[in-house]
Amino acid sequence: MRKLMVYDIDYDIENETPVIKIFCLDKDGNLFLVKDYSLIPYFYVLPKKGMEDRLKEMIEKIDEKKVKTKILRVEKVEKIIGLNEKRIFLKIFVQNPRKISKVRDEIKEWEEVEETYEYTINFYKRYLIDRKISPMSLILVDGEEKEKIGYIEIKANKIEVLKEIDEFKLRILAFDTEWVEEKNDERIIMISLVSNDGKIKKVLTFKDWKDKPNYVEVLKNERDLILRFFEILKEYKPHFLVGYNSDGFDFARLKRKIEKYKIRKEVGVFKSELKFVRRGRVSAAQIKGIVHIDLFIFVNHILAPTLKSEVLTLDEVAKELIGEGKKEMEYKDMIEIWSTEKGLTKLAEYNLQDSILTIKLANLLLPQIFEISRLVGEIPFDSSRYTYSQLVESYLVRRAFEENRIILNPPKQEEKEIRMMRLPYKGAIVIEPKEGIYSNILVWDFRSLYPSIIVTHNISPETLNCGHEECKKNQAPETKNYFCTKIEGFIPRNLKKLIELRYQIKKELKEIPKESIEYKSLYNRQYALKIISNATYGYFGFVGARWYKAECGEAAAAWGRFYIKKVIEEAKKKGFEIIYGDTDSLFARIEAKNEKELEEIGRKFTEEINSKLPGIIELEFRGLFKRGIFVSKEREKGGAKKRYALLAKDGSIEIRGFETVRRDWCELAKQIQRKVLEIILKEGNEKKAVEVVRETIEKLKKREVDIDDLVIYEQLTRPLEEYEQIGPHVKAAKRLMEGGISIVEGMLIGYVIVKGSGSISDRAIPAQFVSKEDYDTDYYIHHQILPAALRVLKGLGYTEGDILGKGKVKSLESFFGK
DNA sequence: CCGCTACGGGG
DNA sequence: GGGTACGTAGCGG
Repeated sequence: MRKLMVYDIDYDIENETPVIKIFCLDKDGNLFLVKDYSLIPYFYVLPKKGMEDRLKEMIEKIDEKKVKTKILRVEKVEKIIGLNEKRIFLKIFVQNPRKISKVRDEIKEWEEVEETYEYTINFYKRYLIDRKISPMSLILVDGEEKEKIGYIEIKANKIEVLKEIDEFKLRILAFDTEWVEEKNDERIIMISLVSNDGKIKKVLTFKDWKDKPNYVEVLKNERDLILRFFEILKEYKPHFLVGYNSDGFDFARLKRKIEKYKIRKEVGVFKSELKFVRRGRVSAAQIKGIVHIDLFIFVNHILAPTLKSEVLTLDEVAKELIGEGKKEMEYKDMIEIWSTEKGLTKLAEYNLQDSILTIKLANLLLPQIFEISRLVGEIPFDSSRYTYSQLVESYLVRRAFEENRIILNPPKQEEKEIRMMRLPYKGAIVIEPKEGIYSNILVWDFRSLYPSIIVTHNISPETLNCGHEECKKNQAPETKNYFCTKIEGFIPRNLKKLIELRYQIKKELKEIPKESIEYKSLYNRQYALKIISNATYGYFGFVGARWYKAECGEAAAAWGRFYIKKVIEEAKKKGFEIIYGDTDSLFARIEAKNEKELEEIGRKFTEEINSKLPGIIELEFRGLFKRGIFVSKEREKGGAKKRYALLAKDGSIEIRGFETVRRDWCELAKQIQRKVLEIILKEGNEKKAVEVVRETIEKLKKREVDIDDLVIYEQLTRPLEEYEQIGPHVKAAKRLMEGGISIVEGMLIGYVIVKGSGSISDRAIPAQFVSKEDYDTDYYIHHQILPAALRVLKGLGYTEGDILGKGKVKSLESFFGK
């Protein structure tokens, strides 16, 4: 008997029969491969009423050759569907799980068939669900053991799921690669590797230099560099390999190199093939048994809304989460260092730092990912890449199985299109911000409003318009839809479990010292619960959802509006001035003697409201903010959107909705927006902000601006000749080609808009061909600087004319003196 | 207004 | 693996 932790899973087909491969580790981190042959693949057919036996016989007679697999047997089973209906389903067992769809295709159109179910569930997921195994949890394994090189293989006789949680020693390896463009080619020049146990701290490269740090290992060439990377994976045997944007960047590029050099793709002690699993725009790099996690995806999908940072660069995210950023280096410096071989130590340090940040982020985030895995039952490879809705769905799929409820099918493309066509329902309430700068702002948050509404009003696809007369009193405001009050819905029941568990954990947390390991692990558990419960509302409207029901989302939104309106009403009665409100938050002001009194008023109001709110619905007081700027987005259908910046008491700035941190804005425009926001919030001086914009415009006019600050970057996403719409970057790329520079797909084109006539595209010149005398001052003033600055200043009543109108502010100033 | 194209992270 | 994100912004016509 072995007590092991499950961290990855896969399956193979041996002699047309599936074998599950569970990747595990023991307390000391030793590797195990558990093979289980016990699960037989299956799917369900719902026969039309009265057709059960006839259909069963027909299926048993299907020709094996036609469906390319054996139908092993057909069982009649009872399962729950809809509100609480018990129906007879046929459970069809087949030999090869990859042929399930073939069998299903054969019978789906038969007259006797009402519907087919659970034919889309991947076999390894099927196994985890049916055996009730949660990844990153413990199992007790009994079986025949075989010693292999680097691991022990167990042919399982019996697997038991354990409830207990234990500390297991995980080996985590972070990596980062550096590349330079060289002679129309991309070249990998460095790979850094840092492990969580301190055993690995390396930079691999293939240029040698004097006085290099001792962590640098010099290889012969690019090919050896990659081979050495793979060798380390085999020697160190990490359970997890972690990068930042490593799916979209490091591995995407490595793939091309591996193909070019014909490097074997069998990696690590398990000799798993390095696979690229298509997942939308980028592929996920997968090595079964060495779980590759791209932290950027997790940050982007799950963490982003809770971060203060507007951008999700490693630098910003690391600064915010672990208080440490990247080493400074610009891309051109990197090229310079590599070509001149001067400063290679600095380059190695830079490369190493990225892996250090990544391992530190991993130490913080992997435990969160593991808790999500335990909760929704998906392996970390998947759970770390899922969006909110996919995580909710995984949780519901498991719960449905455990309730003996049939798992609904995912929509086909056609169905998705229909869902997308549905007119959007009325969303949350937005109180248009009163534009301007405010001091001493009280902020409230209503964040778990939707989950509590769903539970309180029993909102679920099957409880919708149940037909019971007495349930009609539970009708959503402003709609004709109501929800059953007699039978608890599938989603509310399971959402309630999440909320209650989280409540219990939060109570426990108060009793434990904050620095303890137990606290951290419990904190992560409540965080996972929070993520899933908060995402349930959005899940109802997710077009890809199995349990999609727009009316449910609509109802939750309607009740949401109802409750927040109540709070606003109450606030107004108490004399608050409402500055801004959106969905679940409220920003208000009130006169008071001092800060302390303000906070007291805020707290008292919160208590009062909470005593009146039904059930688990609760208003949270986020506190007092020193200063804030509120701006409404013009040209926005359906009202204003979040665009504000707040200055907290500790001096930190929270910026929401100002979006010029993109590379299709020039550096100068980005700088000016940041400066304007900072001056206004920290100094409260609008005039100074305007002055700074003016100074910048003057500098532009005098051609004192560095060309580098005016370059606009855009990527070529296809071969040049495939463009129908010739945008500025396409035109610029063509000019580069005429200049003898070869253009490849994926290249980042930097261009500057120059003086002259014609469209913007006509005047987009590659940055390297442009000098200070050429740039179009007017373009940069009117299409870059002013729009960026006005995003902020418009809300304060400034127009383009006010900024450009020479001397208006100045003359007033000179009139009144300094 | 519409349709097309691009954005993100990474070097 | 029956799913190739995803929601939003700018430009040109």
